[in-house]
Amino acid sequence: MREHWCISEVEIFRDLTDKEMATIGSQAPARTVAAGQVVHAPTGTAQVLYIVKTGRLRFYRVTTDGRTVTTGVAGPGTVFGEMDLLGLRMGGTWAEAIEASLLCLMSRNDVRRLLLSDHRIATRITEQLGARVADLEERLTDVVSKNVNERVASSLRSLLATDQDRKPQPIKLTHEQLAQLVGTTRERATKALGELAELNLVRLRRGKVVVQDERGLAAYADGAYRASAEAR
Amino acid sequence: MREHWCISEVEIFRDLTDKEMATIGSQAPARTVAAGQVVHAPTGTAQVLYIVKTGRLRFYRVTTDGRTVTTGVAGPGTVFGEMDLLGLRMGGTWAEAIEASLLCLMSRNDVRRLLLSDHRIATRITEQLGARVADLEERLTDVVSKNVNERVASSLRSLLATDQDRKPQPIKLTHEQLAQLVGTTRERATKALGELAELNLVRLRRGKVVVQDERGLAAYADGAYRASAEAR
DNA sequence: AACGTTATGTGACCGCGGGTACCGAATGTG
DNA sequence: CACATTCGGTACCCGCGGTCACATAACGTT
Repeated sequence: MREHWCISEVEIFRDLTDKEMATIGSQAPARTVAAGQVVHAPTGTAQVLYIVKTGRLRFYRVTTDGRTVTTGVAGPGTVFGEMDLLGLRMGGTWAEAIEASLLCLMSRNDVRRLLLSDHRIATRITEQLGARVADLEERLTDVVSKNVNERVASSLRSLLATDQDRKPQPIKLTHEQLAQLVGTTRERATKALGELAELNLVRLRRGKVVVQDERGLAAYADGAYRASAEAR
Repeated sequence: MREHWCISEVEIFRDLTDKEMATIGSQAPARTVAAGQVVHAPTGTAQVLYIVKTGRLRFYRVTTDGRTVTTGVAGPGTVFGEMDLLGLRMGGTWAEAIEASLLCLMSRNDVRRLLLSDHRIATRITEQLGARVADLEERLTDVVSKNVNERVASSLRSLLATDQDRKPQPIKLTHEQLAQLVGTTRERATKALGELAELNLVRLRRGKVVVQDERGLAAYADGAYRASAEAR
């Protein structure tokens, strides 16, 4: 069990037997990263495959005027990196750790020897990318159809869905980080969160948001407030 | 050559030999769709894989208030649909033909017998999804960092890159369609295109946009106008 | 406990772009 | 050719949200 700890309990390998995981896991080295550390930059496209074991990263892009837009949050099980054997690329996307994290690394050779043989792994990768596409589509739709308040609510809702453990799980993000996620400024995010707290949908703590009323939050995200306003 | 016309010259199968393509192509039926016809709806998730042979489709979502946001444009070679064997899903996304198109269809059994064996096909699918992720990330970044004029320019630029044939290729989209692509109103898109035409970056024809100055358009999309304005 | 750093709260100003209301032009259809 | 339909162009109003400018609070560090 010590041999393949890097691989076990990771979604993408769920089809493999313990023996198969042991074979793969004994090969793959790990890497720890501190919060805020950049894991992948668009320059220098070395062929490396990363698998998130623990912690959380964010994917982001840099606008022409220097600001930063978060395009996704990656938790345990997420696979990313540059690996042409799998057809996997990062485009112009950066990756940095939100909190201290542990990553598994695989080289081109590792991938060739260990992953290419099994089409179930390719299926898992496709699933992940499909989920990212769906998430990005929803985010894009939100940006052009919802106001900032609703977008913040929507974002919190989908962040809750990600860690689908027990409910009173606080979302550990600062207003600044949330702002980058919904595509607005820190000040505006603060105001939005304030209004959500006013409605008892969330409670605010320094550096985190505790969702109080998940259903209410979802309703708010879908324009319940606006609906009641126009009914008036 | 008649046997596998549905499959040949499609990017995703570029690794296959003629013989292999013949095997696959002889099985797959085709379907023609007229402009405006909906090909895939989120309801009724039958397991079907579509491969675009000719024509153009758009993927889109519907906002809670009924508007429609285009999340991507699919040309020849694009693979989409619901196919759990490949890990491929559409999420809440619709697909409709922009112009008359020809699609190849594959059932679950077709996929199992013909595609699963070859990991090169999985690689191509991953590449496509990766490209969609990159495109969506760029679009999302644009929406939160560029004004409408720049976004229209940016969109035209990336539409040009898609059909990378010879230059004087007109982009056949109405202002309305372009507006849905950049996430704005038809009126605003008209004004934006007017200003681009004013600068001789594009020429406007009914139902299409002809890019005159590709470099200038790219510069405009990256904020060249703003830069010169603040230098003033 | 004093201090620096990071996170949060709040207000004033104002410009971009959505909403709305028309009008003219281009195209196709009988 | 007359007409309907779709597409394109323009102008006004005004509210959302970005920008700037501070103030306060929470937390870690020494």
